[in-house]
Amino acid sequence: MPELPEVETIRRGLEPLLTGRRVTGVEVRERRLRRRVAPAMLCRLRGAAVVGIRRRSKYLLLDTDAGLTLLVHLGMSGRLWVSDAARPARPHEHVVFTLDDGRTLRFADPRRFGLVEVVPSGRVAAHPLLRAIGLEPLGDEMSGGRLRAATRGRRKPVKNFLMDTRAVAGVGNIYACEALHRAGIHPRRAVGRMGPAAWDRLVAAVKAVLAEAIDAGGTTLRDYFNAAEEAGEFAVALRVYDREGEACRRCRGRIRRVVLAGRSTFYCPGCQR
DNA sequence: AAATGAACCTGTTTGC
DNA sequence: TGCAAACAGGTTCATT
Repeated sequence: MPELPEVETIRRGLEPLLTGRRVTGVEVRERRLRRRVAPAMLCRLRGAAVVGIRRRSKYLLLDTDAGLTLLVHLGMSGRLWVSDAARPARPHEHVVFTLDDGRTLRFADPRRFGLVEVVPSGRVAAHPLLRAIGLEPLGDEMSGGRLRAATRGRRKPVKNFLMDTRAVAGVGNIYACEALHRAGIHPRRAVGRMGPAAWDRLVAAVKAVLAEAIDAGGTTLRDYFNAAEEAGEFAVALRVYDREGEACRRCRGRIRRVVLAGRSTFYCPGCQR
């Protein structure tokens, strides 16, 4: 489901709802997520107050004054939102935190590819799931020059490179396709064969599409909803993703779908070389 | 070393 | 209509 813009939208929505709130209860209904949930560890959050919420790649990090951080990943179908305690449970609502204001923070995930875990705050950066994550595309650390230097001599298709979280954080299938279309680069282009100008265009396109998607509150195709259970509006702005056979908005050619590394890949043969 | 495919899951859509 | 296959926003492991 969610890529960087969706996770960031949830983060921004949760921040005012959770900051300063104390956890009064923890309920684990399903332990079988991507990693087995340890209820005893989650229960250590009881009594802790949320002091801030960070995002790293597609992970949400909820820091508390107990020196513990709640790590949440939404996988493909996960949701994380705040609602009144009296609201009936959704299907697949696996973890529920009760708050001191009568509301609840709930995690639901039909496919169970997501995860919920408590980590000592000091060890978040060194956590096995976060340690090897690559450059954050928002902010200044990611540049065309840096990506080009990292890929010299490699033949990996550029789309697969963008989606490799060890290289670039937070870019998934939708935004990889969208950024490549904006940059006019074919998804199969070998990273080692891209010149400085192409890398600069690509980095600019990644940053732009992510920023615009965040402004629109993310892309809702089916499952994604923000912290207040509202849909995102970016689906109408997609230029290639899920538009096979439709007209390219730029050249009027037909959008094509191919499979790369097992994932549907949408591009315009006229605009992308 | 690097790239692909399979696996982990359930729900929805598509095609015969 | 009904059933089966294909497919879905992610990540990780095994296999070429």
